[in-house]
Parts: sequence; structure tokens; C-alpha cells
Amino acid sequence: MARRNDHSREELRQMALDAAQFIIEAQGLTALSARKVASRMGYTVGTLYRLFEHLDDLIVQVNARTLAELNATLERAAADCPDAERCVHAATHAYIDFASRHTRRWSALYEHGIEADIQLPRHFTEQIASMYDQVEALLQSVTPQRSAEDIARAARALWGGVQGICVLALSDKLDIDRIETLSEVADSLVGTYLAGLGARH
Amino acid sequence: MARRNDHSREELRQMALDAAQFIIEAQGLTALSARKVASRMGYTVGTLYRLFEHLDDLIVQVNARTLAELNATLERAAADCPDAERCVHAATHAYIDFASRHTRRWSALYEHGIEADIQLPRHFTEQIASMYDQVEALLQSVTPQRSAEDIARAARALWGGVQGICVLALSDKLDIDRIETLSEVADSLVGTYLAGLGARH
DNA sequence: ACCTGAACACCGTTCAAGT
DNA sequence: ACCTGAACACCGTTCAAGT
Repeated sequence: MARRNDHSREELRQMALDAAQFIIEAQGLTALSARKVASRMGYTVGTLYRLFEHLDDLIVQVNARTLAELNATLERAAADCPDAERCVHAATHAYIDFASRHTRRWSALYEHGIEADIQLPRHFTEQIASMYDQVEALLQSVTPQRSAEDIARAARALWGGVQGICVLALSDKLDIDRIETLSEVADSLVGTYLAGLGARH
Repeated sequence: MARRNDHSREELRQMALDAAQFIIEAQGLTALSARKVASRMGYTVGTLYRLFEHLDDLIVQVNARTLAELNATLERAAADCPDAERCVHAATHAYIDFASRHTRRWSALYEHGIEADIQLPRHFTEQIASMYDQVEALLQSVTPQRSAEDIARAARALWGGVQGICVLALSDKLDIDRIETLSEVADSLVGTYLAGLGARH
């Protein structure tokens, strides 16, 4: 062995991301390890450290991928709705659906880097920004008379809320029984919030 | 050594919880380890495993403590307010304040057990339930005409929302600059949601 | 230049052996 | 009965040595 050159650097990077994504989806973020990723790639750990600075690097890049996928899903869901309000609900349900179907990959999004003093890479923060851009656009349609600042704040309030409900529900901390209830709670949040947006001049 | 009997079983349990809490507060949940806890107690790892089934056990018990403390804080904050709406805002600010001051201990609350198939102990779920009870009581005062089911759903929607905003903000994923903005976003959520509760007959 | 394999300092968990 | 110390199978990360 040594000096195989079977794959380009970029190929290796993609292989690592694929392997990591597979392991997270199958066993969860905490079960991820450098050795498992490397072995799934058919390489040794050492090689992984030529591709990424450390494990956190790898994870954040997997998360960026997941976020891109989620963004695309939301975009599709909000594309063709009869009216603006229903677009917000559609996006919310798309979010919940994504979180339910890819629970482990989705929960890695916020599970990771909470205590981090590590700076999130631009690539990742841009994905987050574009997510809020989408929600802002929807809310803009719902209440066109509001200022950009109001809309920005509202988007973060509402979407942070949706995300919070999902986190609690999927880790059994929302104190609810059935999973259908998650949708009800989310509808309550979104519906009431939108009503509030309309009511407050 | 061996057979010291310096401390009762319950004393040992409390020492372990204290040690774990200290380490989480100082270095974060991911830095917690059985060996560190044991060494802080002045015992070996083996002893820890007579007190707890596994590390997750210990963590969930630290979390139950944190939650009890948080509940007490919320109760105090919501105790003496001029009116019901302002009580909700006061509780929200108390929550944000607690999360900011004890970030690592607070984030351990939801960081832990996301992928767990582990059943949460009754002790813990009861703390969660009593938290929602508090929020329900506040919302009940705001809109006394609503059914218990409506209130229950609203409490989970609103409080899940507050929690979601905090998670995102404190892990730099809310796409905001300053920490004061967190309060603004939370006020937007709570204010608009309460307005919505009033507007929807 | 690319990759390996071994090393270092850690993990969670178990359990025979000591008092 | 209580506690230790060593063991097992893992970690993340580094880096000399091989091709």
C-alpha cells in the first residue's frame, strides 16, 4: 500500500462525506467515528486527516449538505400554493416531514457545535441565511406592508419556533403522545402567529 | 483501599451529580466522562457504576436537577406581574436569562438523548410536564375562554418556539449578530403569538 | 506526493481480586 | 459489602516510515 492514488482528492472528500452521512443516518451522530468513516471508504484514518482538519470539519460539511437538501425541499413545497398563508403551512409541513424522515441527519444539524467556540464556515452560514430568506419571502407575501426588519425578525421567530417544536417532539420532550400531535402543535404555532401578524396593525 | 465506607450511597450519588454538573458547566456535556466524574469525587470509575447504570443515567439525573432549577426560576419570574400578558413575557425573559447564564448546563437538556431509544425516567418527564403546566396556567389567564386542549397545544407551541429560538441563537444558527437581538426575536414571537390568540375568536 | 501503521492519551464498561 | 485496578474494545489525532 501507500501511494495508491486511486481517487482524486475531491473524490476522496465526497467518499468521506457519503460514508459519514450513511453512518449518521444509520446510527446517529454520536456513533460517528473517524475510524468508521475511513473503513467505509476503504482507507485508513490517517488519510481522513489529509482531507479534513478534524472530525468537526467533516460533520459540519455533512450538515451543510443536509441543509442544502432541506432548503431545496422547502422551496419545492412553497412553490405552488393557492395563497401566501397556505405556503407557510406547506413549508412547515415539509420541514416536519423532512425531520421525521431523516431524523438523525436532521438532528445532527443542531446537535453539533452547540458548545463550539469553533467558527461555522461561510458555506454553512450561507445555507442558514438562504433558509431564512425563503421564510422571509413567504412572510413578505403574507404581510406586504411590513418593514424588512420586521419581516426578518418574524422569520427567525417563526422558524426558530417550528424548529424548536420539532426538536422537543422528536426527543420526546414535548410531553405529547402521538406524532400526529406534532403537526397540530406546529399548525397552532404558525396559524396563531400569522393571525397575530395580521392583527397587530 | 477497598471498602472505605466514608460515604453513604446517597451521599455518593449527590457527589457524583455535583461533580458532573461542575464538569458540564465548565467544559460542556461532550467533555463529560465517567473517569473525570469519578476522579472529582475521589473514587475510581468502578464505584460510579454501582451508583448509575451507565453515563446516560447520570446525565439525565443532572438534567432533571437543571430542569427543577429552571422551573423554580420561571415560577419566581411569573409570580408578580401586573397582567397576564406581561407574565408570559417575564417568563420568557427568565428563560432566556437562565439559558444565557448557564448555557452549557441548559443546552445539555436537549443535547442529550436525541437519538436515544432510551426511555426518559418518570422523574424527568414530570419536570417537563410541570414546566408546561406553568405555561398553560399563564396562557389560561391570557385567554380564559379557551378549552384546556387549546391551551395545552398553545403552551407547547409557544414554549417550544421560545426554546427553539434560544437553541439557534446560542449556537450561532439564528443568523443574527448581537445577543440583544435574541430578546427582540423572542418578544416578536411571544407578542405576535399572544396577539394571534386574541384575534382568533 | 500519497498512504499506512503504529503510537499516544484518552474513552465506556465490566469484573476478578482484595479488604 | 464496598471499592480497586486492570482489562477489553473502543475513541481522536499525529507522524515517522514506506512506496
